[in-house]
Amino acid sequence: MFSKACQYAIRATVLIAMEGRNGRRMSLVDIAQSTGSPPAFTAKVLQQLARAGILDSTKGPNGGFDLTPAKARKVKLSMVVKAIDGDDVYKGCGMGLPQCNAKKPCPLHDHFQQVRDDLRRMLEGTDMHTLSLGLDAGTTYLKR
Amino acid sequence: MFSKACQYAIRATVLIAMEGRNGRRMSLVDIAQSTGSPPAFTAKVLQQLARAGILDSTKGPNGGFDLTPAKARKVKLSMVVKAIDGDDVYKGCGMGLPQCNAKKPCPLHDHFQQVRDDLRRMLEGTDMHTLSLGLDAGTTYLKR
DNA sequence: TCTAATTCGGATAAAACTATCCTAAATTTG
DNA sequence: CAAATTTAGGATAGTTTTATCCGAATTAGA
Ligand code: FES
Ligand code: FES
Repeated sequence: MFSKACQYAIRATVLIAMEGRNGRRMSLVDIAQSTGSPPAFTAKVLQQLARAGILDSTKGPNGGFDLTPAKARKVKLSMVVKAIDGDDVYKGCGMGLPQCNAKKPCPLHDHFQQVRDDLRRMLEGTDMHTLSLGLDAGTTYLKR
Repeated sequence: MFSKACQYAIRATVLIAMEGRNGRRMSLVDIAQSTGSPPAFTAKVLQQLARAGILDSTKGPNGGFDLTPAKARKVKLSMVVKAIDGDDVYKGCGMGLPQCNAKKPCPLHDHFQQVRDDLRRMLEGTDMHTLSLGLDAGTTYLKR
């Protein structure tokens, strides 16, 4: 469904949002540690998110990545997915035709569109702040 | 969502199912032509499907790939997807944790599970015969 | 039986994705 | 100002996916 890069991006952003609720910033190594993702590769992913304006980064001692609760409420899952994988997964044709087009639909169109639009609504309606709530409550986990 | 190989597989299988309704077989080059997919690569994909028992192949003159209407009704989309991409897309964790596990869920679990299960139900409930019906009716298309 | 058509399988190559490493730049702290 | 910390960015590898090519095997038909 999502690429590894995108899954790392989601895990990291949710974690940073949780830490942001305590007014803290997180360093790359802590993020990689807590999400069980490869540090160097995760660095690239976080840089993409920072460039996309999805999270803020600070260099130097006590630097790292952060996301204020106010901003975390505005950052939807769809924005993270789009920044890393593009929006094809929740907007494209399921059978790979150049564009989904109801006027000239693929055989799967009617069946697929429903599921895909549910996915799109879910991604566009879910924000990072919400996803981060279960983490320190101990009801959800970022790695196993 | 699905890999290119899997999209080619779906397009090809639907087409073969349509031709099967007329009791005909289709050759690789005709399939590649009608679905707009690269012939050599499509060959590999079709071989996988044949090995998986999803469609039948015949060598020699007038050979090709075929799928009887009776069998096309039994071949679900999920079988094609699983044969090419595996079942992770409709069974795995959205954030990439090793397994989706409701006892130790990722932050996305509740949101994602619904969409993913809708996808699974759609894939498991849609058969190739049904998908092929619109093709010769001219209401659906395999390429643009 | 010979030939042509066609899939099968292996080898190979190109592109994309995943991953690592190293140096530069920025920032805090002493 | 110097040193330490931390992200940024470029270079480079390894792996997987996508794609092509070619010869072998099989089969229909002349
Ligand atoms: S045309 Fe294929 S999903 Fe709409
Ligand atoms: S644990 Fe992640 S989707 Fe179920």
